[in-house]
Amino acid sequence: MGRPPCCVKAEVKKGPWTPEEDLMLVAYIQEHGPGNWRAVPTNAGLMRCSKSCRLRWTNYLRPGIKRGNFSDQEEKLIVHLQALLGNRWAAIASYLPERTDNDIKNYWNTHLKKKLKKMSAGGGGEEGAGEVKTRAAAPKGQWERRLQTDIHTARQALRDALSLDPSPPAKPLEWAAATAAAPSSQATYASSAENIARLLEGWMQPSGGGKTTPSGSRSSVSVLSGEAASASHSGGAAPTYDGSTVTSKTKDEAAGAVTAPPPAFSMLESWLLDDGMGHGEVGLMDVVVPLGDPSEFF
DNA sequence: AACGGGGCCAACCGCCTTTCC
DNA sequence: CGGAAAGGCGGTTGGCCCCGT
Repeated sequence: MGRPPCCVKAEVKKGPWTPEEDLMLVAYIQEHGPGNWRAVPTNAGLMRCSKSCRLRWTNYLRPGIKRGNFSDQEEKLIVHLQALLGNRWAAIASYLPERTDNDIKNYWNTHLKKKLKKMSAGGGGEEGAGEVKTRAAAPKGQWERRLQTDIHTARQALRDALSLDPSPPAKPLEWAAATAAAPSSQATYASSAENIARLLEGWMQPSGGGKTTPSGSRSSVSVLSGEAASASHSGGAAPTYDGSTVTSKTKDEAAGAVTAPPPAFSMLESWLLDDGMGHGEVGLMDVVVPLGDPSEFF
């Protein structure tokens, strides 16, 4: 309502970032690491608001960002995840560690939306194949929706990981591998699914071993060498540390959990897989049934 | 060669959630 | 426990660039 904008100061600069500003921001983050964005502008000597700094870092300067064309595989994965999760770009981005949610969102809006519309023009409805507006607009609390999709995501991923689905999505969600291999962990949502598994792990196995593959939950920030910032907006080589989406809350949990299934797995497994096998029965809390296999679009 | 239209992408805006005091 | 602040997310916009006419 009457909430003031985040940047009320008149002297806050807006618009495109200059290489100098980029340099200042990167230099600061290299030294202090991302986080505490409120302090970043003043400490880094930037006339930007904290949000702008965070956005610039996560969408552009953060090492490990892949830019340019999306591969066919990425495209299919996005379509699949969009059908599964709706317009939750951050969640989708967590499965594509090298892409930012902004990138994915842009790509969806500019390419995929049209593509799907085109493809569904023959036998499709108005709303376009991939749209899940109805679900997104469901009068449920965001928290609940999120939980539901997380649960579903966990199920889906588990199904994929176990290769029980005879017609797997474009690429098995790759997330197990991704989370295991890439310490990157833009894992806000991926880790949400992981957290579910982990919670259940703890629940079913109180004496449990805890973290399975800590694989550097917080890798070095110094991955971005000086020249990376200097104009070459191509990002680094390896996905490394996302300081923005991995908040203090999740970054320690980002690795593991799903990488190695808990021993007492069968119960969890059967529950998670229920939805995929059973079709139609109502789960823990009337989990939303995802749209059909998006591979049909291709 | 000039112009117009469309595409693309970086950045902003506003709302919601989470955390802190 | 409640309010304020900070962080995070999705939708939207503005401007640049490319391509077709």
